[in-house]
Amino acid sequence: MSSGKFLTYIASHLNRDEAEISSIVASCSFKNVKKGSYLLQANEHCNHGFFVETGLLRQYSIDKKGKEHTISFVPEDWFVTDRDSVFFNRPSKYFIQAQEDSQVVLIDQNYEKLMSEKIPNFAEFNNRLLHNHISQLQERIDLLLGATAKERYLHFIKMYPDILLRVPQTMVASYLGITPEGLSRVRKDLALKNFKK
Amino acid sequence: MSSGKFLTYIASHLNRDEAEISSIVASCSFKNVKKGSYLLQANEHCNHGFFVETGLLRQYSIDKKGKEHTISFVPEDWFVTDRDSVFFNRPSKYFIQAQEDSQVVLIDQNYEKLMSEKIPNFAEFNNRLLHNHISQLQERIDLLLGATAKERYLHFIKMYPDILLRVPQTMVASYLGITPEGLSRVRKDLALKNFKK
DNA sequence: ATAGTTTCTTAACATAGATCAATGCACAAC
DNA sequence: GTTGTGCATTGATCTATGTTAAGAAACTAT
Repeated sequence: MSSGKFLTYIASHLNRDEAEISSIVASCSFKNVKKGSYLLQANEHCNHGFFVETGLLRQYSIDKKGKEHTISFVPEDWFVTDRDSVFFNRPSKYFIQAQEDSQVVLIDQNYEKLMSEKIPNFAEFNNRLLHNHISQLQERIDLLLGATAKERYLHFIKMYPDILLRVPQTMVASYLGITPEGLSRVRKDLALKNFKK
Repeated sequence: MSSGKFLTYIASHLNRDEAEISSIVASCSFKNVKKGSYLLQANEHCNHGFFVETGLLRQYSIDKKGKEHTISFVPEDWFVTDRDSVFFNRPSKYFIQAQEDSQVVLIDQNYEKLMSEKIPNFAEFNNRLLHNHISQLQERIDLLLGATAKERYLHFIKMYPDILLRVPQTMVASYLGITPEGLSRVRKDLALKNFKK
């Protein structure tokens, strides 16, 4: 099975040629997952990272009141894991589910160690990933604290126009922290405003 | 000027003795800041980390509508910086202000590099800090998405009982994402409930 | 095509929390 | 002491968003 994208991704971000990386990547496994199936479920220990070659994943939690909260959408060429669970070896609070039929690379828990030992600039690259993650989480907090539902929706459209078309609105709503009905209202409102101008 | 706490903190977390660390720590500078003065302001580039020896700092942003959002409170023995600004060399969106007269250690931007070169297990320690930060941000998102004002307040009390007593309620409110009036009502409500039982 | 899900929209009503405005406390300055 | 200045509380009202319920539309599977 081909690992085109993942190999290319890693090699280019580490400034190495693919040959040099391929032995390490070879230690990762591949998986085809059907829409609706799970790569991780709450209370399990997460011991992989997941790189999406094709398809789309969704990471979400279910709170005490039984409501779903979408943490992230993960399309091709993106990576997802529960860093909290992996790093601290705690049970995960999250589900990672295939939103479309997908092909993913399973990256083993000790991949980071392996890479750090073999590839000098891996640590720096991984550091960049962590900092990106922090930036993105912080921005989301800022939006939740300071922006209305409509503003958050507009921000989402701008950031992830492609995702918008690939998932049901009910899931976008659960990402934004509003109900599907709420989102429907926001959309109607925007449509009216644009029409009137 | 003494750097007691910071030196102890670093040495113990890196499993080194203080003598070994002290030359590096010596390259950091110290600052006494008066209540109300700023260590960082929005639009500046953040090029330090700040370790609080004594006192209390607050990190906050001001949104387009002019509202303050408290990002974090930073008491003795804690560390704060704007990782986004430092790492990506972008102007900061945040203010870091002394909430009480404080004594802080200024940790230079290239401290990480310096430490990584000299102390083998520094990278691992720093990694842990980053992961802790991510966990904490993610938890806050979960709360903002799924918990009511009252629940968030109760969670705050449990996590930071000491902070609660040291800052005006209006700032706690801005941390929780509600108005001071809103917080006042939550507190009244809780007081009544506890009284009735 | 038909029936069965799932998603989306709409409307009426309910509610948490915001806003506005007034009052009462503290505690600091003089 | 008196006079400020910031902080907390309270009440009245307002608004964004949630809830419930129903029907329309889209998509799936037989």
